[in-house]
Amino acid sequence: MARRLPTLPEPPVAISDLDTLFKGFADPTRIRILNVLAAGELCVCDVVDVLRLPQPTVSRHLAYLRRMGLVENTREGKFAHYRLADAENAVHRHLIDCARSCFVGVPALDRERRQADKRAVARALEPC
Amino acid sequence: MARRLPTLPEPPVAISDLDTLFKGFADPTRIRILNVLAAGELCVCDVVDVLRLPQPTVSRHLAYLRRMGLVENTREGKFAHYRLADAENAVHRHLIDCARSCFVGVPALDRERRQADKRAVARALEPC
DNA sequence: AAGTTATATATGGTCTAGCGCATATGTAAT
DNA sequence: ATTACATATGCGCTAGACCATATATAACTT
Repeated sequence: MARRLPTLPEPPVAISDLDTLFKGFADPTRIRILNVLAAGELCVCDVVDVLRLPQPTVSRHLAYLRRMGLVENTREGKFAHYRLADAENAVHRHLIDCARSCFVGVPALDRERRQADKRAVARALEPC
Repeated sequence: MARRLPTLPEPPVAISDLDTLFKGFADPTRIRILNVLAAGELCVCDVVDVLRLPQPTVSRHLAYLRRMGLVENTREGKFAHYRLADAENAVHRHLIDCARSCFVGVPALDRERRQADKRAVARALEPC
């Protein structure tokens, strides 16, 4: 039986994986959503408040990102908490890191990320 | 008159810039095209040969990438030579670097990039 | 040299994916 | 039960992906 190498437990990456990941980032709204989720777990309403976007728009894009495997969610009562998904392969991890560093320095994103951070720590202290 | 700082001659980056860049990568065919162009300048027919794709498909996507500012082209006789565009800001440069490192390790892309490299050096030695 | 063939690249036409809006569903509090 | 709040889903519309076709440029032929 094949023993797993402890340093390389990951499957090979296909072009479709890359495509899926980049598609996730290929929309200004999704970029903003991923950016605020980089600050920490948030519910849909928090994202709506921070980004000042219509709720259906946010919900749609979050569902899209979930299908793409870029975010995960947990339902808790009437709140759906969304967070960035754990990277499943090297490219996913790499791209998430890249995105983070790409986002930093964009004034609008920096501002929104700071607001999101406040929300995230508020959630951690006093869950809704 | 405002003097330019020699270390920061670049304009600030907006979300739309990020969006544009990621859209460029948001298609499997464009990923493959950008990957082979990373090897060096190529004409459309080379890309077609290496990627085994219909010529109109390649032409369309190259035009798209040109509109997005990700590639540049030079017309020389009946040949149109395409190459990766020079990065115009930090994010562009960062994302190009990221893409390069993301592409490395994907077997299909590695293979195609090697083939493209042969073509590119052939072009350099004996221009068509 | 003009016409003809061949080669390289670009452009219409159709059809699907996905974006935004209005609306619907689900869940808890009063 | 009803109201209020949080989230998700149907619906029209535009961007873009693929196919067949068209244009442009060069080589060839007589």
